[in-house]
Amino acid sequence: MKKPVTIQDVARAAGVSTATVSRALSSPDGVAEPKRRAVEAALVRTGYQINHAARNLRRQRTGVVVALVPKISNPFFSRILDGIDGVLRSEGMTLTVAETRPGGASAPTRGGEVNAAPLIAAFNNKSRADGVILLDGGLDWPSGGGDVPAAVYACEWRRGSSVPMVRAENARGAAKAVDHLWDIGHRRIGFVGDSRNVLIEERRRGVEIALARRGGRLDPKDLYQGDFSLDSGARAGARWLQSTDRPTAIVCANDEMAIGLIGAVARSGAQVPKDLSVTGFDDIDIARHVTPALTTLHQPRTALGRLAARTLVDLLAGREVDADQVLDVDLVQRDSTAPPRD
Amino acid sequence: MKKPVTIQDVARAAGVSTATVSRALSSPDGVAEPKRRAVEAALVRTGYQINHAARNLRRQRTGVVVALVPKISNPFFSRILDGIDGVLRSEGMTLTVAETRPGGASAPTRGGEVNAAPLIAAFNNKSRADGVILLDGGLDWPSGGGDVPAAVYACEWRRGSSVPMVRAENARGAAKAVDHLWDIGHRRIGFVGDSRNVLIEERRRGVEIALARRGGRLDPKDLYQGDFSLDSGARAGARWLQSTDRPTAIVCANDEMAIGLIGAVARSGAQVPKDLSVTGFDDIDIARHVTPALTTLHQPRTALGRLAARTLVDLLAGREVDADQVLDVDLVQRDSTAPPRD
DNA sequence: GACAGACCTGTAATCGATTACAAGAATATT
DNA sequence: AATATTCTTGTAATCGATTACAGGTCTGTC
Repeated sequence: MKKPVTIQDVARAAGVSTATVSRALSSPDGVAEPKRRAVEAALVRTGYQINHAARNLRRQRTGVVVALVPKISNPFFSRILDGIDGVLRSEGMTLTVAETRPGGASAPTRGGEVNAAPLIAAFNNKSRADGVILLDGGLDWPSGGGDVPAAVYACEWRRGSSVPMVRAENARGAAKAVDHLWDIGHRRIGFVGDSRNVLIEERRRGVEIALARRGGRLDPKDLYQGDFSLDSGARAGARWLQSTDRPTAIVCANDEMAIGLIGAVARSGAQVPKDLSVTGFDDIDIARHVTPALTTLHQPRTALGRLAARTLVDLLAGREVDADQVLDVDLVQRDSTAPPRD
Repeated sequence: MKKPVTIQDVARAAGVSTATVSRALSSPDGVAEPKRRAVEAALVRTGYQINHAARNLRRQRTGVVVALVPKISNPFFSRILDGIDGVLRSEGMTLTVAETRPGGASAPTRGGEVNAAPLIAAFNNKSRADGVILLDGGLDWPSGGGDVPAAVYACEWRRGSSVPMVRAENARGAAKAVDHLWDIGHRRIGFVGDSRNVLIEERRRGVEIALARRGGRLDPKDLYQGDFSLDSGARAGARWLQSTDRPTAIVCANDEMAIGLIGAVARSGAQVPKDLSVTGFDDIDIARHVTPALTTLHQPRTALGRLAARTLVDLLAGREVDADQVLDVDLVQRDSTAPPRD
């Protein structure tokens, strides 16, 4: 267990001062050729590894951005994280991810409110991360103070928060699903997603608006519980199966619920889309591979991630940023929707 | 942009020394009641937030463990991460996650070898994390030196590495799939997964062993390319559809490929399991919800994550750990397998 | 009453890299 | 040739928390 190599050791080995080593590391242009070479050689020879704690302490920043996601396993986030990562890398920063709901899929999301206090405590601290990208609208970020990292909401957000947000056209997207279903003949359209999550609220609002525009309405009977999980989708399917007075089409607030719903319905012999049309939301990778392939709303996930990261970078640089940036979503028609049977 | 509050400010506000504040924070038992109260009050009053950089520098450790996963979106990892997180939390440590394959799903995994150098460089450094859990066998961890964080492989690993590993019975699991298929009548069984990834190699080996035991063999014609992605599964399905001389059952090295394969096959009118039986591996959440529900091998994912985390904690504490811990996997029969048609 | 031991608290050194400042060397300008 | 300017480099202060050490109090024991 040998002592780690410090900048002092490198300086000694190279026959220069620590200041020169430091400069050779962070701004090589300010060091003359011969010494720079000497330092480079010494770095290799000694196997030097920078001590980030010391650097961060002195620099008062970490070069790290944390993405806080509700549930890592939700494949929806993956592409967004890719987008974020790409931008941060090009800025020389590092992305790490932490999950806001310990227990993951097994822990019910109690109406979007979770006790995330310990998690927030772990990251709302400049000495841990320079910035945070919040993918969980359930988190109430302590805006303000000079010693809290800069933050941006991505996808989800929190009403009334002053944190800038980057998101998709949720209401309009859901409206597109309804328009599509209405156009192919459905008149009674249900919705899965009944919790206090902003995304669900927005998407439901979109459904209501679109229906109202066509002279229809969302019957409370056709509203199914849903918390984004596969299982809640399956439960909605079970409820639909049990009743006889039921919608011919169901809009789900995300793809996983749609898949859960279709699975439950299909397993009992009913056919999607013949007996029931279903739409999802997000267009996760698997959506095109399930049977029937899912009609859903495609979000520009990578672009969304990139935009969020760029916004955060701007924020960190002290530049002005838009408080609310909204991206379009597109309907992708696949095989889970068709005209109603009768 | 006010100055952050330091321990000095708290000490002044509480009328004690910085040492006392520090002690009140990290070992409250060593501080007498009245002063402790005074410090607690001052902490609240001043809104103190610890500076981790300073603490880490002085303590020479971070309390952070990083999990390096190949692809965050792979739902297989989620439960494992849950397990890891639970153990670390109870030890007062923080888990963060970083992805080893920038570009995620879009970047092909070139035979398991990826240029992960920058990523390794970012984390093989004690000043960033105390320990690392490697979920990517493509990563070659620089074992040894006193200034590299402790590491444990989980699920995947690297042959010849001296890093301890925690994994599932991959070969035996795949053999169980073959046994099941053989028992219900299949004699020609294919395999999807042809890359240099250790998991794929092990699972394939299991298939070969099981077939050999029954007097069969894995025909090279029945070996399909596969890199864990949905798309590669779909391509395997397309290849199967094109040929007439083909297996009646296919074992896939993971669930996502199985789902991709089934999707491709189903979309062209063939039926699973009537025309083709398919098995997956992992039992990801969605496996039970797709149609047909997937017969697959269930891995004790949470347990695996917990064991990996506990092993790492032991390693950090300087305790001896087993170099190789292996957990059982169980076959879960669902609806994607059935006796062959003829 | 004296002394050992436990307990509490403060002073100051320390972790390792960065950077303000000053000074010396090299080059350009008049 | 003298002076101004630019380049390099080193010295030493600094970031903020932790902790070894020493000194002081208090309690208990013989």
